[in-house]
Amino acid sequence: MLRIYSDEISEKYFDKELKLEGWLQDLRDLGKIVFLVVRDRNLFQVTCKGDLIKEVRAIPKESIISAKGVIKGNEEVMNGWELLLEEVKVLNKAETPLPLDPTGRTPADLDTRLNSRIIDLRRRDVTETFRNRTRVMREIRDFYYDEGFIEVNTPKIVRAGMEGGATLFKLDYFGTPAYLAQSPQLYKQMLMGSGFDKVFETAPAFRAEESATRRHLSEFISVDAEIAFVEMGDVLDNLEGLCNRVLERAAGIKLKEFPRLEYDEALSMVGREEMDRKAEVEISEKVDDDLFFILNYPAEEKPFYIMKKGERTNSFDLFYKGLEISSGGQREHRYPVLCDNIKESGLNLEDFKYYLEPFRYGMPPHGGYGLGFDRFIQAMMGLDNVRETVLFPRDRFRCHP
RNA sequence: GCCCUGGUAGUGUAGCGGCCUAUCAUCCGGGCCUGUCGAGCCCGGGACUCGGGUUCAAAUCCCGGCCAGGGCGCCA
Repeated sequence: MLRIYSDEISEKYFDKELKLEGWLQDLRDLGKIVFLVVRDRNLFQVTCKGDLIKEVRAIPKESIISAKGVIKGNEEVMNGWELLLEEVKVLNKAETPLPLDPTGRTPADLDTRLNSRIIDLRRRDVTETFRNRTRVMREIRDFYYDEGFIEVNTPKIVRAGMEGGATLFKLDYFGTPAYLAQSPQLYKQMLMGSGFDKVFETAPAFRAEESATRRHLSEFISVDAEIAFVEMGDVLDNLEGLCNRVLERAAGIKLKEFPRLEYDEALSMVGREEMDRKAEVEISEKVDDDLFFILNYPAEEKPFYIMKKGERTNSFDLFYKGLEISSGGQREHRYPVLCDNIKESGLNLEDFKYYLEPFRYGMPPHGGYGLGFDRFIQAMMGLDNVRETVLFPRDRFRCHP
């Protein structure tokens, strides 16, 4: 007999004999009658009377069971039906005690939950985060496909870093040093010289920063886009369009324009001189909208590949509920200027040989951005800690499970 | 890298020099109960992060290690 899922049961199955399988989440023993709460994709009740009671009592919670019996409609019971048990098999016994309570009634710290993440993921409210990740990622991809982007995959094992190397994970590449990519930045820019015109990538990025905050990870998913023949305003429009589409379709949040604040304007709003974390938080509190841009950062706050505009740059950061979720801008596409910028940043031109080559042989003006996917989910769902949005997060102290 | 906090049964907690043979809930084991749905009731089980020190006396105070949480810097 084939197993059927509890969410497939409707009135047409009433009074038929069926087999359902899942985890034994709970057991309520009333003596001559025992109620089992079993979980497959959802919860359902198995009701047990008579000789089977002794057998059923011995099954530890969270064991995998196979339950055969007749479906009975009953308005008093969850789902409006119950399985009257006729035969039960234990397919795999769970050990006891469990490392945490999979129903969530007894709370557990995030650290405890992450140590036993698979058990933690048995909770419906925990998996909701990951259902949202799927929805959001699907909307992101569809947005780019609809806009004519090509999806690319750039290498995650790289020779040189992008801004020095202090935040890179070093590894041994057949006897020579290599690094885990902290961003696809250089590759997606190079691709602008190929004629692809519009590219995007969703891939892990690695940062060896010793950060220990609720919004940092050592490995996170970066959504990167780069577009040729555009200026900064076009890039802003594209990112705004992306966020609006995703929020509308994945979270039911209505379309609107994001405020675009000049760097100086944003600082003076809160009477501050420096754009530190405190200023960012204060600005976010002052702005009514959940999402807003800050434009034209000073050159010393931005990397060499951003196009300068006097003392400022054609750059922006995007904030969502006080979290910096994206940064980008117009890139420097003029070879001599780019070389000067690299030198001014104290970097070695020789290290950027392969990056620079396409800039010598016909590189169009271009711009783009990187968006922190995990942070986006964190802000969208209002979660305290970005680690909650990742199945198996990696941070300064965690490389397991 | 810097700064601040904290580590008590499997899980989450109370206790913060002697009343601790360590609280409560959940959990696990046993018992009662035929309609529970966070079932209920009774009995039992299980813990002071590690090392050193102070003291007549340490879960409690001090120092160090380990682990964890948070903030800053940096960033997505």
